[in-house]
Amino acid sequence: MAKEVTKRSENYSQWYNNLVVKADLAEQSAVRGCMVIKPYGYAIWEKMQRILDDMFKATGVQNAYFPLFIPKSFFSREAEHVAGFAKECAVVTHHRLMNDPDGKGVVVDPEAKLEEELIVRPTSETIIWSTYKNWITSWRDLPILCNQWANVVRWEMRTRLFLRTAEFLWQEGHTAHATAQEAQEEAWRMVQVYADFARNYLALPVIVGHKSPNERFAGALDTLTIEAMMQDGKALQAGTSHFLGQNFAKSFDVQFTNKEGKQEYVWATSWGVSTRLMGALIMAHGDDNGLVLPPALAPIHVVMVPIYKSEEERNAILEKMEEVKKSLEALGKSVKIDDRDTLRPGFKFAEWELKGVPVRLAMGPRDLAAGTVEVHRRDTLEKETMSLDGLGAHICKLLDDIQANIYQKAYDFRQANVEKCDNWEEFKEKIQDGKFLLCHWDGTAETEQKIKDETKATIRCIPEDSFVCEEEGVDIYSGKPSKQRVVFAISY
RNA sequence: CUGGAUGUGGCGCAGUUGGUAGCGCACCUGGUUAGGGACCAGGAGGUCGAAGGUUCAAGUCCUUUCAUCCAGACCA
Repeated sequence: MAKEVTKRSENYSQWYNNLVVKADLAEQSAVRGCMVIKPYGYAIWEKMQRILDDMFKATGVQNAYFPLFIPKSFFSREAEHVAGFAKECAVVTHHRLMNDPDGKGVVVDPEAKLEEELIVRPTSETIIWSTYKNWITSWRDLPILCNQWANVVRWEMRTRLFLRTAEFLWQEGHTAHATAQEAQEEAWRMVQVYADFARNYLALPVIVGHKSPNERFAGALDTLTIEAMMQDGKALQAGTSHFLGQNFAKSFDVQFTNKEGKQEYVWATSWGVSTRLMGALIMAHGDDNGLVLPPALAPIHVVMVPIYKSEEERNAILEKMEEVKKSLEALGKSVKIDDRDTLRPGFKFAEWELKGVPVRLAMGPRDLAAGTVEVHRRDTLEKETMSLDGLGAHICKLLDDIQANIYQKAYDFRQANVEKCDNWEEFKEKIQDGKFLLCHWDGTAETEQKIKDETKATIRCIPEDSFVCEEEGVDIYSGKPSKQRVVFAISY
């Protein structure tokens, strides 16, 4: 019945775009490169936000909010940071419009030119560190653990719904610490939070590791990442956590007096995940019938579709469904009864599958008479007829099974597409075939760059918690000695 | 910015050698239907991206221009 989405399908992009639009998640805005997130898509994002927010708070992080606009001078304090973002910034130059003297609408008032231009934040390190300067004077003020939920703007050349848009929603955590070790521990703690979230809620197996120097965040000493594999075999960076050292503290002159009474620069981290996670969810689990949502993130766990001919049948079935709905809601599940009278059941089945609702219950006159219901699970598309007795417990278990199965499926897929590779010719072929390749690397940026130029493949990470492989070997490209394997893949 | 392509009802498309615009989906009305995306009948909706030119006549030919998409460079 269901066609599998084949790996490296030529129409993978098209499939993705169609799915995003048809499942009512988001659409392209008339504004260049920007996205409209629709209510159903936003409900999923809100759920992600809530879960992440609780996880952050459990580690002592507090939410705050900083300005959207960054004075150009702040932005340019940290040299590497500017270089990394300069090419994709939106800049505010004026603060007023006026009527066009020629009577054609409005024009920018040339009188209203800003003394200093404002950058629309592409990320908030600079504005936050200029603020932290005022907050920190003593070791007693540390650590500061702040997170903000915000939008940021990066003027990308080519955009793609959820994966790369000119404006996107995210959270960015910014912490300040007294010692390098504390900051490094914080960066590691947060990448672990991301990994937990990806695995347990998104049902996304991810590889945790360090970025190579080439792929690091602009201004970071170390970037930790979670890397996921999509169904076309490409890698998606799903979240990052940076150890910033003292770079920003030095640029913004943020010093504190330590216990010995000496002035010291503060140590920093920053970490973030974005609406890109929505893209990850879609590309990792979706099939040709549409979205497949892990129950942990589904805004609707169970949808109920009544089947009837007459008005009496309809009323009787809806009444019964209301009962079932209440019993499931009492178990903490979110339930929707699709009582739309103008659509046929088959249409509703297809529509809810498209939206990825994990479980569907269908009930018609036959079920009503027999005290049964048809239970359909989205992940496998299997259905069974079962008694209404004990339905609640069964649904709870089923949702758990679905969550586990979705993860397992993604995990198996990844395992089947990760392999060691020690031969350059093989590398070139297999990397195009959508594999993650574990290869020896000599640790130089030059080799990494040459490999990228020849194959588009990049080092996704130097793994820390899966596929760790410390052994002697020689670089796949240069033949120079290497002490461990790293993960190569073509990425989004 | 470089290379390639495309612009025709809300969406997806067709439109022959130039002859005055059509199809599918969606939409509206009425009826029949309803256990996997219903069917029949009727209806509304387009100055063919824009500007200029050739012609008796341009969606179609020519020039200019704008926009979008794909592949590069950039990137969560």
